[in-house]
Formats: sequence, structure tokens, C-alpha cells
Amino acid sequence: MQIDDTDRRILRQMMAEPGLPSAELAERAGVTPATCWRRIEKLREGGVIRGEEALIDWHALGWAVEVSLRFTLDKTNPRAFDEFTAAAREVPEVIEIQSFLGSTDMRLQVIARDMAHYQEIYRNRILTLPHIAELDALMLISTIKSSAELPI
Amino acid sequence: MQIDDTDRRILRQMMAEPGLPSAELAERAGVTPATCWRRIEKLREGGVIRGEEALIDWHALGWAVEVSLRFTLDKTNPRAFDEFTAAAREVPEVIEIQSFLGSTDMRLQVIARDMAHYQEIYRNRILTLPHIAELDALMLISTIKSSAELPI
DNA sequence: ATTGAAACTGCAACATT
DNA sequence: AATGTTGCAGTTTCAAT
Repeated sequence: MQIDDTDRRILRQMMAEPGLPSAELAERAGVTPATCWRRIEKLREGGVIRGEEALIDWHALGWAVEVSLRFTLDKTNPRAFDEFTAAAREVPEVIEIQSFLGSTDMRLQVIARDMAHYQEIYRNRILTLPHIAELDALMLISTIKSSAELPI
Repeated sequence: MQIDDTDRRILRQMMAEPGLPSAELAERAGVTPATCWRRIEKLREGGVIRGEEALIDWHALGWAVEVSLRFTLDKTNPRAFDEFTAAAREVPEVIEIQSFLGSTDMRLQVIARDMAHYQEIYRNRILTLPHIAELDALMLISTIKSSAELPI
């Protein structure tokens, strides 16, 4: 999609301070509220803004364990990717799925209430995913979203 | 923080359909708008809802390259973690920073306009980060957020 | 780009359970 | 102590100009 400097200012502002009142967002981007609104509408239609998201702190909710799992799949089956992804989507504790080019094929981010709970998910929901050839796990300590000056 | 079923329904609804008008959110959660608002207020205060975020599709914006980088740090220096993290935060193209327990210490998610741009970032901003002992990179093909029935 | 009308939101006051 | 009701000023959305 085609983007100009005005769009860029709006996007940068939206990322820097999400939830800013739209009048103020418009002012900071240097446009009138109506223009700002129409621009955002087009950015949505164009797929640049895919939606909004409520940021949930799983730790504050009592989900103490977060794990990043890397998978190599058995690529002798050409449908391995699709079937693995479809199965992973069915596991509610899987909160992110990424696919890669290279030796590692997939990465899943998984949350659990505690270690016992994680063990259960791991054994019954993760190890049972189809087409796994190899897998290694990393316990997450913390996630930081870089909010420094954004590259657009 | 203490959460009851009403909070859970509100949170689930907020995650399932972010940006839903507040009156409708309340209705679907089975509470009146005022109650819904008060609950959300408390969830914010309690740190369970950390904020909202606009989901930007970097690919649609012309940022074609996304890479996941895993680092092992030189732990002979006890400040390796802090210094690495602080330096990584200064790189605008780094959009996520995670730290782990185990052999892999950190993971960075990096975006770039194209391969040439990525090369430049990689050489000048990534390899220059302090205390790197080892590092491997994975080219991202796609990210899927699991939106299946949420585990709360 | 500006105006303006209709709808919606955030928040408060007060009564209710 | 938490909930529901009502109310309203301010904001947002969106069409007409």
C-alpha cells in the first residue's frame, strides 16, 4: 500500500501513544480530526492497521510460566506445515505461532499457570502435535517491546 | 490480582473482539455498561490490562524482512544482560526483546525493508551489541496469533 | 478542510441488593 | 462492597458542503 508522510506521522503517533484521544492524535500528526479519521480508515482497508489489541499481562493474571518452543518438522510430508499449524491453533495455551525459513521451522509461545500445568500441556498438547522431528524449549524470563523511535 | 468469572468474560471478550463498542462489550459479558467500565478500570489498575495497541502489518508497509535472532551472551560480565538489553532498545528496527533462562539468553525480533537493509542493520547495529558470545538467525515467514478460545 | 448532527463514551451521583 | 440506573458533558464518527 502507498503511504505518504501524513500517514507515517499518524502511524508513528498511534504506535507511540496508543489510546490517545483522536482529536489530539490528529493535532500531533498535524491534520484535522476528519482527515486523520479518513486516513486511518484507509490504512485499515489497506491492511496496514490490522486491528487493535488489548495487552494482557499473563503474569499478573497468575499465569507464571511462559515458554518459547522451537520445532523442526518432518518435511517428508508436504502437508506437515499446514497440519502442524492447524493443530497448534487448537491449543488455547499457544498464544503465538511463527513459521521460519531454515533449519527451525516453527516457533510457539506457550503460557501455563505453573510448572505442573506446563508439564501437562507439554505432554498432552505439544508432544502430540503432528510431524514433529525435533524440538527445544526456552523458559521465558521477560518480554520487552521496544518503544524507541519507530522505523517508519 | 484476584479475578472472578465476570472479569474473565470481559477479558475474553476484549481479546476476542478488541475495539468493540463498550455498550456491546458489556452486553456480551452479561453486565451493565457501568459495571463493565468499573471492572475494566480495576483490571487496568491491577496491571492485568497493560494497554491497547494498534497492530501494524509491517509487510503491508513495505518492510519485507523479519528476522528472529537468538543470542548467547558472555556471562563473565555480570552486567552483560542489562547492557545488552539497553543497547538493543536503542535500535529502532528491533521490535521485540525477550530474555530466557538457559543456554539461549536473549531473542530479538528485527524488521527491515529488504535484504540489503537487513544486512546493514545486522552489521552495524546487531553485531555491535555488547557481550555477544553466540548468535543465530531465523528468517520469519509468518506470524499467527492464536485466537482460539482463550485460556482464562 | 470545515461544519454539524447523531451516536457513543467516560465518568459521577445516587439508590439498590 | 459490588451492582444497576440515570444523567450529561465531551468525544467520535461520518455525511454534507
